Amino acid sequence: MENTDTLQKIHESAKKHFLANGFQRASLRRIVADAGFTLGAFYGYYSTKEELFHALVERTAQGILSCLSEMAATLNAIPDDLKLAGISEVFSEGMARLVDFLLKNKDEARLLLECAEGTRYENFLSEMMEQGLLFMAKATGRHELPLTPLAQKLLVQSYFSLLGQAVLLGDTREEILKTMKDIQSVFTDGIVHVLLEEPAKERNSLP
Amino acid sequence: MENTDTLQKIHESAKKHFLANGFQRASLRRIVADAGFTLGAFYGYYSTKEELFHALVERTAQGILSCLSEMAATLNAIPDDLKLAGISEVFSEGMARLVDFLLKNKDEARLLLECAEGTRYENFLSEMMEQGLLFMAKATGRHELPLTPLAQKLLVQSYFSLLGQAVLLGDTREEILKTMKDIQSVFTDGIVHVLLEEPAKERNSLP
Amino acid sequence: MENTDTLQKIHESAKKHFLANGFQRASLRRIVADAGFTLGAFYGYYSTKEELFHALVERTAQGILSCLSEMAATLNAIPDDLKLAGISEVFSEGMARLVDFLLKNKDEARLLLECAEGTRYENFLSEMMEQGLLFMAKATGRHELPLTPLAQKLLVQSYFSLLGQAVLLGDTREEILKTMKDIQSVFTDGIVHVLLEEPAKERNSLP
Amino acid sequence: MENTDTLQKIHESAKKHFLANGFQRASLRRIVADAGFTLGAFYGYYSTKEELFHALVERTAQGILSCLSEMAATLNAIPDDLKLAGISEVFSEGMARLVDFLLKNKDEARLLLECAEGTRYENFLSEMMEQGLLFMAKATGRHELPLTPLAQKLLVQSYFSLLGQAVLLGDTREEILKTMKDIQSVFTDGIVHVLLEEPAKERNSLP
DNA sequence: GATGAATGAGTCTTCATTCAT
DNA sequence: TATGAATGAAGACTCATTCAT
Repeated sequence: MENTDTLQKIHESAKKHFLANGFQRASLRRIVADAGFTLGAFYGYYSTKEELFHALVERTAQGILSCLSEMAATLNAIPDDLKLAGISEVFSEGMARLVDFLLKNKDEARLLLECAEGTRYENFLSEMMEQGLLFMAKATGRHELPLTPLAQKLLVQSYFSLLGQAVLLGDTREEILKTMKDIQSVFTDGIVHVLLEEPAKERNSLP
Repeated sequence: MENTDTLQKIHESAKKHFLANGFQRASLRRIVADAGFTLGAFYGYYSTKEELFHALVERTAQGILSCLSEMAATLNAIPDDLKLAGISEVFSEGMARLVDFLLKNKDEARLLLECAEGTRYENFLSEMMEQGLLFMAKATGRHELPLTPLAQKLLVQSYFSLLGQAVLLGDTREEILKTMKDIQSVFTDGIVHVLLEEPAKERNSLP
Repeated sequence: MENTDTLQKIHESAKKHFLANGFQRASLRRIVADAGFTLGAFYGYYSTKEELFHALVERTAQGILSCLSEMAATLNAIPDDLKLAGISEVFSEGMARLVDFLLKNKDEARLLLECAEGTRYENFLSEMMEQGLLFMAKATGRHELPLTPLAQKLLVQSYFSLLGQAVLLGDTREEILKTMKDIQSVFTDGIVHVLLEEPAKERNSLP
Repeated sequence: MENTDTLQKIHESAKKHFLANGFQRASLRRIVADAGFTLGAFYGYYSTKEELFHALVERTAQGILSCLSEMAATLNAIPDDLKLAGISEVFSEGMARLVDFLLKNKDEARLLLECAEGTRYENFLSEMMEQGLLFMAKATGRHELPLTPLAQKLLVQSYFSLLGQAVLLGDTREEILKTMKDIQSVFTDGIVHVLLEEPAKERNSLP
């Protein structure tokens, strides 16, 4: 088995430095020295600074993505005629799970969302959002919203981004969940209202 | 008269590099070489890399800020009892002006919002949002929203952020303005709805 | 154990360059290249050009200072009424020790006295002289010399400076010690003579 | 005639900067800008930074040297048997003239003695001293002093150096002259005393 | 006589990475 | 597994100097 101790210390130090300065500004030498080792030791485990970041963040990134695709799969399993009715529940549950997951991996989430410039994860948030977009697209099917496509895209992105922010900025789990609910209400009600106000068109679609 | 030619070439090159790599990652030497000059030439015009960024972005930053403070001033001039009614109009007009301004300075806006890490403009977006928060606070007066403080903060931030995104991502002026309107509708209607429903206390639907 | 070899080579090269050109004019790149290494290698040992100078000179500077303060302490231990009588001996002995020390660290002494501009040791000589002045002041107590304050200051400075020069320029230990004695004789006898003649007030002869 | 105005302004500025930072550390660009011009203007008059320093200091350097050689010439004109008697007067008068000259050109003297590193005048003081040494050698002829040759050299150097310091540090002409006299007394009396104490040897020689 | 644009070699310093041990 | 020495390219910035105008 690998020398867990060394790796763990390096990981901790790396987390600290990456969170404080971002991937690029963080000096590998300092990370490793802070952990009580030398650069040579580091290169026994990883062959690149980015690989270290990857290792730190991989599981969490996977977790997030699989959470999303699980939601998509669940939704897919619902017959088309029940989809519109089920989406709400699927979404609520999925989001709750995601929030819990992010809360359990707050540091890594922050790394992923705020400190990854210069990394292959640079655009992780956008990619997440794209997943979210696809999910929404599938959910609403061909129902057209009386919203600009750009507006739709932005709103969904925004929704997901807000989710991330809530988790990152909230202090207690309760505050975060309540905040999420509030945000969800505003978005849902807002969109519903827009739908209703839209004079002649279809009014049964949802974001 | 200043040597417009050289400066212009350097500016263009700088814009390109800053947009592509952000302020920090962009190499001054490469910027200047790309413009067809040597570093020495550059230092005849600016005495710092940051000064160059500043020059590129100054006017636009000023424009944005004065647009916002103008909105605030206009709103202040409205008597208290009409405020809630007027805010929508003031806001719509102000935003339209802001969008137009941003559209005319798209590159600079992007520099400001996405490429300024390592610069005094690093937190320009957050500062803008804070202005927006204050504006909202004044507008709504002492009306308390049935939303988590964090939710309120995030929603306002999100709103401003969406504005920026819309401008940055939209292709035509029309698309952007329509998108902005859509977004605004969703937000205001959503918030209004939440306000009205508050007594009844049932707000769990879908996003 | 530290890599004595590399450090030694760098030190030698640095000594050579600093002695030849002074701290500021000496190019770190050239120093290190001359030692057969690259700049990166250097920064493994020191983190600053000045730190290198410091390392070269530290021990010698300490030695000189402690030599002087030892003299002061010895003198302080003498009862007041014997002070004037004892100073000469204390001084002679102390100076002999100092000369020996400087002789053993000739290069470093020269670095300290002639090549330190731009360094924290820039004013080392003046500080030494100030120590010397204090020493003299204590030694002569309240005996007032019939000399301009400026003259007193300059003479003491000169005395110390001569000491340094003698060590730096002299070839053999014997020559230096004899030279020092000569100089000391001239100074003390000169000052004593001035003291004695003072009443008569005629002191215009030749240098 | 040359444009006196421009040159004068540049000279003043240069004096200021050289005095403050020394020749090397002073930036030519800043000197010229401070004078209200650009580098191009400067290179109309001089073709090198050092040439500027030279121009600033030339006359004063010449003056000092000719003052010394005048002293030597005067002494040479005295028949050998009167030399020993005359030297005192020649020296006193010469020194007085030199002091006056230095006082009138204090800034330039300081440039010469303290700010010339990196210039052909780098060793001006030593060269002056060497002149002084030759003068003294001629004066004393083959009379041997009971002093180490090094001691002799250093004492003479020291004497000249003290002269320079006195002029540079003294505030009023009177203070300086009195200080010079004091120093001269100490040196003369000191040397005389050494001569007398020297048991069997010739005692008529002088430094 | 003076400008201002431009150069090119130079400064110290930082970094991720390699490699023999 | 870990060290420590070393590299080489890159970073921003400075400077004396040149030259066309």
